[in-house]
Amino acid sequence: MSLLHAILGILSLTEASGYDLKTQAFDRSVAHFWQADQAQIYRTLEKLAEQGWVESRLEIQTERPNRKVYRITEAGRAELQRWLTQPQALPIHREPFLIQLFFGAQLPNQTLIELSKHQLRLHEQKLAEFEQIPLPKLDTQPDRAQTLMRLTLELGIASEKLYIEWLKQVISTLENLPES
Amino acid sequence: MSLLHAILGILSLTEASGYDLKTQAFDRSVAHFWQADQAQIYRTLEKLAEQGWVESRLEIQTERPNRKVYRITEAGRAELQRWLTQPQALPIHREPFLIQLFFGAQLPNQTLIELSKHQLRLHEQKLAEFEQIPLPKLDTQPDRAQTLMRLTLELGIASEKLYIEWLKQVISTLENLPES
DNA sequence: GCGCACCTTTCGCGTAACGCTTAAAATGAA
DNA sequence: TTCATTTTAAGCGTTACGCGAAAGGTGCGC
Repeated sequence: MSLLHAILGILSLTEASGYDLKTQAFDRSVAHFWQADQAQIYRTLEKLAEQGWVESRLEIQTERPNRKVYRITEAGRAELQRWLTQPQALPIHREPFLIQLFFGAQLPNQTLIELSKHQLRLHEQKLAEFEQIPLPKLDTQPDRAQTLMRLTLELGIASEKLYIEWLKQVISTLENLPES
Repeated sequence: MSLLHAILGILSLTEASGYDLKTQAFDRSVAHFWQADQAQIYRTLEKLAEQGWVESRLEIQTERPNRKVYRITEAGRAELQRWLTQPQALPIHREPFLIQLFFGAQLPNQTLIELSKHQLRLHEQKLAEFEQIPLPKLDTQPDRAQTLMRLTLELGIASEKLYIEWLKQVISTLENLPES
């Protein structure tokens, strides 16, 4: 249940509504290592509240729907602390596109090239998104938290770049490959 | 339902039992892009049989339990062909360890270093497994199918190497980082 | 001779965690 | 006028998975 702890992590830095979490965090600053559905975020917030790890207060708005703003509790901080120190297993890694390539010998080169170019577009898009995530500046004395965040983003960007280079190589290999 | 098509892909190359699929394929040759649970493989084989995409025959063995050997059907080949040409979306990417690092500012450096070293061990282990997967030789005129398989493996190996280098950099950064 | 690992399939348990869609109600922008 | 935005809720489904144990025989290590 890592989403739960990702949310706890965000709420340990700032209070936020479900909407904030979705639009500011999961669609932006942590998108390079975790994505979450809107409905799932609200459901998880409920669970967190049940556990007493977060509290909410209703913020009345006149010109917008009211917001439920969540804040982490002491118990929540303790739980986050506990989870943060648990060694994590490797995530499972499943790539449909690699299945296609691996078993793609029966397809014409042209089809494989098109599929690869499609993936290339998607990854270039993702890289562009990652590069828009604001990086903490390195010129001043860097804050410890910002250094850690920067490191995770650097991995995301480097991974996308590697994938893109690999895809380009796949495409050029396919272009020079005699059919069957 | 990509597992289904991964199995179809394997059976398009050779017939196999559920046990074969687990031990030869999913624990070995395709492990770098797809992992599957044993029970899940058997369940998926049933589903494939229901669809008429594979057939099985019982192979009687005297010294071992009998094996059910599956073979792909013509309908199965058609389905595989169809699926192989569908553009795939990017897989979702979720990394618990990156959550820990991203929100790890409240942990002592030493804890973060230990967590990172744990990940490093796991990734080195995975890399070692990948490097044991037999690569088709490049010296002779390479077969088209083997070229494609080799490409997927090269991505897996390169990704692991990148991750390992990044982890080493994380560790050295942490070692030189003043505590909060 | 004992225990253990291997071989192969089947079944039963659980279930977390997710994705999609629709609804609501008010505002402000095009 | 129409559309997008803001914010939460709830209902639908459900897949795909993970874990564990059973069965029975063989053959290896010590």
